[in-house]
Amino acid sequence: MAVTARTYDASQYERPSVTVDVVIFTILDSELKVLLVKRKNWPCEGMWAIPGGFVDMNEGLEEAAYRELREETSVSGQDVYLEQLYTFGNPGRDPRTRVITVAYFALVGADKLHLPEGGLRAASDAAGVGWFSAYTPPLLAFDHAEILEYAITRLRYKLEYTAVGFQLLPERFTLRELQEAYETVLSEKLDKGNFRSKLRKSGAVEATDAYQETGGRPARLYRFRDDAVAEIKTRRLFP
Amino acid sequence: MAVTARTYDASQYERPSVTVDVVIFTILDSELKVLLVKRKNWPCEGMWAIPGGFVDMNEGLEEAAYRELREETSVSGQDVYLEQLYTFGNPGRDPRTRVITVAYFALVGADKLHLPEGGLRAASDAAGVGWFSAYTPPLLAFDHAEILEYAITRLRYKLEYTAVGFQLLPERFTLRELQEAYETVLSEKLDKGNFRSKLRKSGAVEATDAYQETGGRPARLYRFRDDAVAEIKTRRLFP
DNA sequence: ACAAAAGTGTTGAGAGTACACCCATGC
DNA sequence: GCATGGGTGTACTCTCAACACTTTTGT
Repeated sequence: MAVTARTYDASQYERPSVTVDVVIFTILDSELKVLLVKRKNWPCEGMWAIPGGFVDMNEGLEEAAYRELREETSVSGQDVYLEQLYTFGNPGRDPRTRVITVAYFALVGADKLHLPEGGLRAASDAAGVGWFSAYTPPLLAFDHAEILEYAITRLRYKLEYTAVGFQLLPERFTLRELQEAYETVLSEKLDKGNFRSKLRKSGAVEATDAYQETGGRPARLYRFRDDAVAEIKTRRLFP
Repeated sequence: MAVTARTYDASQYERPSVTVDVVIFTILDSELKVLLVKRKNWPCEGMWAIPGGFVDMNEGLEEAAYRELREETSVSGQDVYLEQLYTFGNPGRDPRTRVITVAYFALVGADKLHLPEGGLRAASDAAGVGWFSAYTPPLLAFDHAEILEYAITRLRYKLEYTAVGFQLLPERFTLRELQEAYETVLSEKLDKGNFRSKLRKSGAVEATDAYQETGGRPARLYRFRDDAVAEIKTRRLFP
């Protein structure tokens, strides 16, 4: 019986390793991007993988996720959305030993990233880190393709039910940029007028007095209103 | 850097213990109930807790959850809904050692439970297992109150967005029973007419030719249609 | 006949959708 | 002027929510 197994001396049990992996998304060039790192060790040496690492013995899980995020992107906790995604623990997912991975997913605004000189290309070749299209990633190590797929599914749900989408954009953005972000994540065309009127009614954004040149009429820049949102008025879907 | 830390010899790291806890819900006497077990060891000896146990080295997480479920309720995998809930891993949540708990939540139909003789009262006193009102549980061990709260929140979401609610009821049920199940979980009165008409349109249930006596006009018994449901047509809520 | 519970129908208000239209800027 | 993109309004449709109503049983 499980309860009796929970004795004081837990050390008699062999323990698995526990890691935290973070699927980091952003939007660049109107595309949904994910951050990947190149593995330097066996197994899967040279393959791309979702960044992650072992959980320190005195460190909380979320704490570890923030640490990974900071190590890979130099982005502080204030500037990101971070959420636990799922825990993957099939025996055999890592050939070395039993590894249980608590996966997180993170949304980072493109303006928070200070890209290295030479841009993305140079970064991905030299440093072994790079942004990849989330829908057409390279071959990934371990079961990371499954983790990425799961993260994309969750991101779509989140986008439809909450207002986290803003975390993917720079602090000030045009409404077209916001709509394009939604369209790329959802892979679906949206109606301009309806998108804007719903947005206006929700009170989630406020206009700034700055404009951005676009080739036609300049577009007003908007800002996300973090006070008014958080909870989207949710309606029961079933039954 | 995290990536370099992922070397072959993972044994150099101290490893946490990993357990799986399962929050098991059912509906009895028009109330949402949760299964709790009485702890027999230090710490928290004698307190009620969510059933759980260590993950075996060659056992998947979900596999472990099904095992717990079977051990506590003798219910097979076919007859339940099981879903991963969240992973709790704050250092210090267990005073003995670092324990990371992958929590699952399960929905079991009341007809699947073969209650011991003497009913609930006897069971909870003697065997150290019992069903408790989920909204007014006893004082729980460790951070299990938090886990239960989280499970209830998730259950409500699930009920509104999907058709899992049927898993809480016996195979054949009256529409009033179904509505009462929804009302207890959501803590909210629903309109009879609207509830029924939406349910009819969704095609989620089908009538049987059996009836149940109720004190007034006999109520028709319905059955869940597992083919037609699964995916509730979801509409974007934001923006 | 009356109470109790099952089961259906109606109607006004509000949300969603498609689409057309005006505005400001560069060439 | 005209192309390009920003920004708004309208009208039709459908769903939602409150409430009234009919039907079938037991006493």
